Amino acid sequence: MTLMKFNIEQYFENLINYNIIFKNRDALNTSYIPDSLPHRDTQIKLLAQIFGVSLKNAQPSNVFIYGKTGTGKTAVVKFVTKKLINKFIDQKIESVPKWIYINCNEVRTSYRILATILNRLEPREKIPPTGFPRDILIEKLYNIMENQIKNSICFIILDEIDCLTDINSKNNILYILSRLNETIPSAKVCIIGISNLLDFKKDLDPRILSSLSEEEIVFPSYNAKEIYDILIERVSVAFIPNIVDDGALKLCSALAAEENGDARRALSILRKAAELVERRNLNKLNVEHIYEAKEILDLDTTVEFLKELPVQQKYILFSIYLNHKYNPDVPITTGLLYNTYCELINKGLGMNVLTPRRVTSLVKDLELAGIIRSDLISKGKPNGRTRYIYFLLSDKQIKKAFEKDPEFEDFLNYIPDTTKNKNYNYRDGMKFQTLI
DNA sequence: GATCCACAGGAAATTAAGGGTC
DNA sequence: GACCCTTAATTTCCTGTGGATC
Repeated sequence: MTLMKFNIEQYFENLINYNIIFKNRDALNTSYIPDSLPHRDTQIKLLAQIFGVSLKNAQPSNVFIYGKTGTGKTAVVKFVTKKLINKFIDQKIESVPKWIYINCNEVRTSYRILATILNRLEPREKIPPTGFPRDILIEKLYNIMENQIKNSICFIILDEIDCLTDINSKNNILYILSRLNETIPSAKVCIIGISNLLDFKKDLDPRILSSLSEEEIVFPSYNAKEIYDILIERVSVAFIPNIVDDGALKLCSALAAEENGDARRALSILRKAAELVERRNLNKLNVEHIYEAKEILDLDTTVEFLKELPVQQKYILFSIYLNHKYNPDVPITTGLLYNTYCELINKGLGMNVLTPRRVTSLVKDLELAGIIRSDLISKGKPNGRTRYIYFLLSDKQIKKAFEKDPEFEDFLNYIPDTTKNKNYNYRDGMKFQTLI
């Protein structure tokens, strides 16, 4: 039997000339800002009222924006920003505000946010990611603000602000920024903080809170009907007519509404489903494609996350996985996990054994990522307090993530000694570590 | 009721790496 | 090259905890 060879030239030719389902593929990207944002009129109006005073060269209030993932926070801020800049240009107002957008999930420390702001305002400075004393950077910021923002306004948007690692330190970026307007009366700075956590402000210093929370806007989650309306608009921009089945859109909306009313999730599922339709040379997107897209996305997201884990965390995950696989009747306690972890590290490619304290922290991180679950259990004097750890992934996900990883592929079918010898305890783990 | 077990987990200290100034 | 600074990862130290045992 001869296999048909893939003809790449023909494939690209078909893609261009025959299988056309998209009008504007970009409209399905989460970063796309549409001409209208359904069900966000209230928030748009509020933000326009706050930002709008800048057209009269007055200083807008600082704003804190709250809402779960995919509720349109960033999209609304960018939407209002875009319209405001256009208004400045239309009106030929000279002092167009400066806009600095920073995602704190990517730029996580106060020092680096300071460096990013300085580099945006004065690209010739080229502030490095480490090295400068913080007070020097603050002084540079004051100088630049004084010289550049004199007759204008600078909007600083800190998205995912809850990801800042040093939010509780004395000199964090929010404190520095909150003092800017007091220190330099000639500079007008407006800070917009965006957070996924509704209770984010409860741990903030009261001085920062009073300065930065002048206005607050809450973005509620979308329901299925609202997500459906958003999808309808995007579909009309993204696809040629009659490609997407209405039932598929309703299903996509319902699935996303179940997951915290996340419109971004709905768009991701729809985009993946459209890719399946395009690759198969079909001309109709139906409910089966939505189900299939969701399954692929769920698998892909987890597998990609597992591949990107730090090596030590992969060893811990494998220790949990192997205990779950070969000793399903025995609860995985912290002590047992630590024994298995030590064994795997010593079988591996020369990593250092971490301390139990550090392993505990990494286990907690895995739990926060939703890969495992754990319960705190107290079993009295002979066995003390420990955690029961539960593995939440499938064999399929582990295999897909690690079958091509040279450090871990041999562990996929490895049976640890700790699953054979059930007489273990935490202290055995310590002996294990020091004896080998 | 006191003691003990096996940790949990907070806080501070340490270390290494990357980058700056003088 | 010595010294200073920041970040991120990790270790060390310490106190706290629920429930079985004494």
